[in-house]
Order: sequence, then C-alpha cells, then structure tokens
Amino acid sequence: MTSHDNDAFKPIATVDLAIFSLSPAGLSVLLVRRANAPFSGDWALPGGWIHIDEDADLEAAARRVLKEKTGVETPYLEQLQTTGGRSRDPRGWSISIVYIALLSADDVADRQDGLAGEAEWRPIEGEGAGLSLAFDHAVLLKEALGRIRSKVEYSSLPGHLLPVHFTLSELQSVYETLLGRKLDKSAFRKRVAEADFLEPVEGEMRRASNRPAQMFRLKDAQSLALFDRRI
Amino acid sequence: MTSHDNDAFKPIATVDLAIFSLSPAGLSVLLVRRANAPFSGDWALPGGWIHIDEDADLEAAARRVLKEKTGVETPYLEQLQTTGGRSRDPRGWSISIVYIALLSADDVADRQDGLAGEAEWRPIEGEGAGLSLAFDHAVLLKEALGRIRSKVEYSSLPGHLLPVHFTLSELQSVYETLLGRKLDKSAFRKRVAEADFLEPVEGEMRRASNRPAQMFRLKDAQSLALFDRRI
DNA sequence: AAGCCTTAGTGTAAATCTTCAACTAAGTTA
DNA sequence: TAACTTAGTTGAAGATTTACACTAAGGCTT
Repeated sequence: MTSHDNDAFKPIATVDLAIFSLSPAGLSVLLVRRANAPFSGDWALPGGWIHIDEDADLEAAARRVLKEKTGVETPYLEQLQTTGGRSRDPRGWSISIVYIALLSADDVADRQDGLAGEAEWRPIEGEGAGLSLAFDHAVLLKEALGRIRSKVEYSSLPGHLLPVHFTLSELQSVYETLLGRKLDKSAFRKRVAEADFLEPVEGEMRRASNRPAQMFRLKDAQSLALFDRRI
Repeated sequence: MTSHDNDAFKPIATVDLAIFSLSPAGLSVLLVRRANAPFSGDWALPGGWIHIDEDADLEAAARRVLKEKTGVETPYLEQLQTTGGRSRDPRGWSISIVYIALLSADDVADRQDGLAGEAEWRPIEGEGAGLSLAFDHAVLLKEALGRIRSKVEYSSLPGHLLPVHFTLSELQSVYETLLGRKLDKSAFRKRVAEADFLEPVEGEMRRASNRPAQMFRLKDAQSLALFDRRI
C-alpha cells in the first residue's frame, strides 16, 4: 500500500444476519426492533458490531450474534456478501458483513417465548420485496432470499431447514415449498441418492405416517452438496 | 443493537483483489510487492484501504484499486468473500473484502511495461497452493482459484478472460485450459447456444484461422450466465 | 488457377439421462 | 380382516447429450 493509504479511515463494521426458518406456509425471517438510533424502533435484521475482545474472526462474531438472538449455536451459516458505503448509515461510512443462517422449526419453537415484542419471525410473502427495514436491510434480505431460492435448485440447502433427523418426504416437502411446485417422488429420491448428502439413521423410523419412514440426517451440517443439474 | 455494542471497535478494513488473466499456459494472478510494514517486501494480492473521501461504496473502492494497479476500468468484478479476524494483521483486528477480477490478455499487454519489479503476473501452478504471500493472501488466492474453477463448470465466466471480441474456438480454448480437458466442438457450441450469453458481432470475421470465424461478444460484460447442467 | 490443407460450422444417430406412472410394501385405522 | 394411506421401488417412454462425420470457406502451395 502506498503512503497515501494511511489516511484511509476505519469504517463502522457490523455483521448482520438473515436468519431463516421454515413453516408449512413458507420461509420466515427473524427481525429485531432497533432500540437505539439510527432507525430507532424500526425493524431490522439482527446484527451487531464486531467485539474485538471476544470475536476471533468474522464467523465467531456472526455466531455470537446468532446465539444471542436465537439461542442456537451451530446452525448452517453462510456468508452472503459484504455491503458497504457512505450512504447506508447516518453515522458514517459503514460496512456490513451479511450472513445467512438456517434454523429448523424445532430451533424456532425452543425460543418462541423469549421474543417478547422486540423480535419476531416475519413470514416472507411473495418475493419478500414489500418489507421496509432499517438501513439497507430490505435489500440485503432480498439478496438473501434470492440466494436461497437459487441454491434450492441445485444444492442440499433445504436440508438445513429441517431438524437433525427427518424423512425423505419431509425433505421433499421443503424443496416443494421453496420451489413453489410439486416434485415427482421417485425422481426426487433418485436425485437425492445421486447427490449423496444424506445418511440413514440406523434403526430409526418415523411412524407419523401410515407406513413407517426411514429417518435420515445430513452427512455434513455445515456444508452444501451441489447437484450436477438444476432441479 | 444493545448499548453493549457501543464499545465495539472499528477494525482495519481493506479491499483486496485477486486479479486474473489467462495465457496459453493457464491462469496468472497479479501480485504486488508490499512497500510498507507489515510484510514489507513480501508479495501480496493488490489491495488498499477504503478511501471514505472518494469511495462511495465497496465496489468503487475495489475498482479504484483495480484501475491503479492495472489501468483497466471495467473488467468483470465479483466479490469473493470477506475475511476478518484478530490474527491476520499485526496492526490489529482487520477485515478484508476480497474481490475477483478477470482481465483479458489484451488488458494485460497494455500494462506490461508499467510494472517495473513492484508488481508481476505470476503464473498459477497446479492448485496454486505453493505460494507464500503476505497476510492470509495465499489462502484468499486459493479460495479465488476454487471459485473460478468451480464457475468454469457451470457458467459463462471464461468469456470474461477474453478480449471484447472473440471466436467460439477461442472461447472453447479458454474453457479447455481452465477445465484441463478437451471438449467436443459441437457439444460445446450447442451448450453455448443454449446458454445464450453471446451475440455475434455483425459483419466481423476473424481471418486468423483458415476458415474465417464469426466474432462474438458477451451480451453482458458484468454478469454471468449460468448453465442448467454442469460441464 | 486448381488442388490441398486447415479450421469453422452443422447434422444426426447412438448413448445416456430423466421423468413419471404404476407397482409393491408396511403399517394404522375402522 | 379389509381398507386405507403413505413409503419405497421399478421400468418404459421421452428428452437430452455426446461425438463422429460431414459440408463449408477461406489461405497457401504448386
């Protein structure tokens, strides 16, 4: 770097999280109500400043914020993008490192009574474009939704919205909800087998259906398997 | 954000660029020799602090650094990821927003004589893992290479390593170089037609080959077309 | 000027992949 | 015990992809 670089400043830097879960009606996103200015009282994606005293790195910061807001420690977490500029925060030039986190309905249920009006799971309607949020969080949310909808078509991402153990029918249902269309059962199972991202849970069947269904879990709870061909 | 957030600090923040071009031998990456500590004298990816007085946003910062180092104003630019932590820079907790830029051989040729030992195009050998660079730039470079190698399989990314006008054979050659294998000509042309990311340059044929070849250009120099099925 | 050569561009049959309807299986419910 | 519902599997038909072989268009050599 040239000596000229030394007069560059340090921007405001936060991590922000688009935290999603799935209900039968579709995706919901966790929103929090801002307590402090700017945008006091407005809904926003959860986030926070990086704590240099306790955060070893960005992912640690994201996971700390995630746990604070949801109580969940190690759900699927993916960096979406970093946005930054002089116009997004009245306090000054700011950067936001944005993550996507995926929680299961079980994760959400465990936390529901702790929200008390300062946070809520907001169902996503349509493309998710109608929301008004603090900062540029509505844009970030839209980007996150685009990423999710895209990755549903070619990866195992939907598996991360299910509890640790699930049936193939439950997984297919998640894909169908996110894709917005029905999938053929045998074609779906063929594709899942080909992508090889599940393993059966030995000896565990779910008897909720009329025929007991084999339970499965993701082989890796922190990564995605990619399909050779888009659904 | 809670009041607790207010004692978070502002980290060192830079943009860093993995700038690639292609020669017949394969990819090369632009490295610069650091003039100042830390890592003075070491090779690094080009980068720099964000200039709040002139950079409206992160992409503007990245493009400013890119133009400084290469003279090229609007090549393909894609945000790779943001890395950050307390251990990557001796000066303190730091963040780097990392971009990939793709230049054509023409872009590189225009600038070759300006490098004068403080910068060089370093050919990528093998997986690109053997390099020792300042900071964690070797890791970032490896991530960037992984991204490129992945996107070659399912997108129009290789088109961005060519001059504005090129032939289908030239494009195929780029794919083959990056994939490391030969492709069937008719299958390749069929796939390219299907993906619909090129347009013929009216009336322009390249006579370098024995049969004049139709010239093409990318429909959009700043985005990628994605394939339905991996190559 | 003609023939040869090399590369560009295209056609199509064979091979492969995907879809999806229909079947069998395993339980629960009535 | 039969009926019903869901899980799991099979295989034929249809769709897609591959890749060889062909035609075309020029430049080069004789």
